[in-house]
Amino acid sequence: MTKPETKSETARSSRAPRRTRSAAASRPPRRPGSAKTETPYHHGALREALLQAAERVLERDGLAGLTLRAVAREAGVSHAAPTHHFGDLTGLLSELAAVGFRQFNAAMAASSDAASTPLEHALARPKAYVAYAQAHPGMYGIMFRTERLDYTRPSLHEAAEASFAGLANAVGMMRQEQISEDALTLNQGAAIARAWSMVHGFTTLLLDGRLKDILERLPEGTTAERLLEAMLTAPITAKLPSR
Amino acid sequence: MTKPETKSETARSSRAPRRTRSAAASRPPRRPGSAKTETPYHHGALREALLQAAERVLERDGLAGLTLRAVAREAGVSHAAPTHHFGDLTGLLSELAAVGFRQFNAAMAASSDAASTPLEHALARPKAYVAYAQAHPGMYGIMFRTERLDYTRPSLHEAAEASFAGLANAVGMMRQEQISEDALTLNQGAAIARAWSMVHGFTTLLLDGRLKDILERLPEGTTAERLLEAMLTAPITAKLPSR
DNA sequence: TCCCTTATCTTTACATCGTAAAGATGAGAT
DNA sequence: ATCTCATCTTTACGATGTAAAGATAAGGGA
Repeated sequence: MTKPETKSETARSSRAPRRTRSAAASRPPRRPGSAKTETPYHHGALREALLQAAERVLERDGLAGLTLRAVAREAGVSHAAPTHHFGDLTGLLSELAAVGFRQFNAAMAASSDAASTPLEHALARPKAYVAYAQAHPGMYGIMFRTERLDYTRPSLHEAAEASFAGLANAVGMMRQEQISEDALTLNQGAAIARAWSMVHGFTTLLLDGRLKDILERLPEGTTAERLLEAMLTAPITAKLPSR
Repeated sequence: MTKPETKSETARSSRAPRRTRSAAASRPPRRPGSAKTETPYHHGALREALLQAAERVLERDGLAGLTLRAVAREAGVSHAAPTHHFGDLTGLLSELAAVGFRQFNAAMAASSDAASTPLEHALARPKAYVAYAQAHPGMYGIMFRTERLDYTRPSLHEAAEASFAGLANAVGMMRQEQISEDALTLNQGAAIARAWSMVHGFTTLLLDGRLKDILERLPEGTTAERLLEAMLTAPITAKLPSR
């Protein structure tokens, strides 16, 4: 736990000769691949470096540890540097969520492409959905649990929109009908809402440990993935009276 | 925005004569129903008062405004008073979540009791689930969105357990079979997981505004409740190949 | 009745956080 | 060569959670 901030923020009002940035060389090197060991005043690609740092912090310390200052520390810059690139914490979280959505969409697309049989194809995206969330719970938390997201940011809006489009598309394929961009029948909307609600609900419950009760009572060795499959494929016994 | 704290925390190290608590009578009266206008040093029922204050703060200022200090202010006590009753923020949130779960369970039970036709009965609990979340989004957030919950606390554990039991029971009724306490078949587990995931997922997506896209594309005037009904009752077109 | 123990509440203190504002630095245009 | 402006650092402030110590009252035993 290195925290050189506290002292430098409180003490030293004695106007010490301004150190030329390279004097603080006790930090980890910032760009390992770079040839320059001298850390320049201008980083050059701070924005991306901060996003990567944020991802590291998130995976290491979880959602609670993901603060503006922690990210700045991880990137080796002053605690106020992120503000310039992201405005505020909401900005950083939103851009990070956009990164997550892109990873997320890519994972689902890849999984869908790799499917061969119809059953595999039907389960590919849901499985990839849950798998991504389990592999990157922090990211998933930022994308779906955080309140501080600004969807007016183009990058986030686009990435989230793509995610939704992929879902609607998959549902349309399953129903063997074209899903229009601007109008939906009630049944179409219900199908999309059902697919999304089911997978999203399953994922959040799973990540929150709320499915443990069920999994423990299931036949020995039943995994979450197996339960997901069953949930998506098992026949619905008590059919509701349709109206 | 009244904040008498900042000053009293920083200044006055001059050891002023300790005022006898009634000198700080510029605050709102604490127990409106009580006959004593003199605010006593010992509150008497601070724990419950704090929980009610927390609920008020939550409804007024949302999840972000629900802090230990804000709750203490709302209750008219010092900012450290809650610590004694709840240990830390997690403790307060957990107890408040327990209150929420009890309200939640009661609402679903009442709705279920009021149903007459089979269709109504099948939709009663899901509708009550979503309705509670819409009426108390803050509470729902604490119960299902917060990471800081301590399920080892008996009150929370019990209330959450009761919620789950009610769900499992309802699913069992729907399937017209007894659901055992300690063992489940895969299909039973799948049915429970499906019901819970669907309703929970729908609710979180709805509260997060993520269903707006769908609702807007639906026939004019389709409400979220109608979409929920359709999601739960509409026939599933493309049946997955069962294994 | 008096004292003592203990639970309850307040004060004080501290590290951390988000954010604003002003200063320092250097890259690129003129 | 100078100017301009984006980038990054310093400094500062209010707010928060939490710990620790002090003040206050309630209740029980002598």
